[in-house]
Amino acid sequence: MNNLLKNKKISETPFRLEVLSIFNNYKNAIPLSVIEKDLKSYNRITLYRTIKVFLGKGIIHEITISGEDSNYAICEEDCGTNTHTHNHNHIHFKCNNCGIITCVELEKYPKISLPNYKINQLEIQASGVCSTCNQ
Amino acid sequence: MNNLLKNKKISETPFRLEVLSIFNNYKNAIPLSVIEKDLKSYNRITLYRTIKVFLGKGIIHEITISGEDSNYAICEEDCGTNTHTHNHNHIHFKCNNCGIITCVELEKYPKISLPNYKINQLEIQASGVCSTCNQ
DNA sequence: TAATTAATGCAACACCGTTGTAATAAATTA
DNA sequence: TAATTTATTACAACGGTGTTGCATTAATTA
Ligand SMILES: [Mn+2]
Ligand SMILES: [Mn+2]
Ligand SMILES: [Zn+2]
Ligand SMILES: [Zn+2]
Repeated sequence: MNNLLKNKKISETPFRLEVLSIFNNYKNAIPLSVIEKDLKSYNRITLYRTIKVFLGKGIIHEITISGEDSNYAICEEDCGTNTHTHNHNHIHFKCNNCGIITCVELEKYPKISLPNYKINQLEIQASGVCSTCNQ
Repeated sequence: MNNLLKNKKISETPFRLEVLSIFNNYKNAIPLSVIEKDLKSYNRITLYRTIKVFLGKGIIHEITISGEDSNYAICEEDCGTNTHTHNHNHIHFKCNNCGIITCVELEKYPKISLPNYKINQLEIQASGVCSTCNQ
């Protein structure tokens, strides 16, 4: 989708378009440092604000793993507008070999039930060796 | 276990014992702010270093959830000495009502297999309404 | 194109976590 | 138990990260 920003009802600026195109250049999740490196020029405050807007509009989602910088990845379809409520049918996989974090789709997403608990959301993070490194 | 620190081969100091006892006063995970509040007196640098030592020795484990401060919880048995390699058979549950994060044991922990991936670890975070609030 | 509304970028700041180092306490050994 | 060794604590200082106020500039709307 090319007019994603317009669809999300936010202004289409060169900076935002460039950040979006960087996300689209990667198939995996990326930390801020990668975005900074790829931007022709950038202002870190604007970048922070851009990330916040993208998160708030459901354009990207955040992946937090203990001991890692936050990573960000494009939301596939309409994940909803809230940062923490995404319709993930995928897990987040951290490769211990190449370090890359990927969103991996699952055929069947696990279900869990806990007595007396009401479970609204299930986030799954896996780690090991990714398909690229595992050859 | 009372001589946990000795067993882990680290010096038994009043500060560390007090931090340990605070952990034992809660059945759920707690952020640094709770530890600080409960300590009779504290030095923030010493607290940071204590947390790092406890993590490294497998005395506690860290729970990171997007948008939340890091929480920490006692490791039940021997989870191993490494921070990120714990023998969890439990998930981390965040209650959207009371805000408390708990380690919840599962009868059967889900298994996931991905073609071409080697999965070493599976971390599961759930959110919803906890058993205390769900009454 | 003009008026309006929103994004950008600078300055300044608060907060978090880390490091070097001297003082102090705990553990070890005699 | 006392002396020695080893580890912890706490102060000072610092760097990194993320935020806010505000003036400038750009995008959208009419
Ligand atoms: Mn994802
Ligand atoms: Mn836990
Ligand atoms: Zn890999
Ligand atoms: Zn609750």
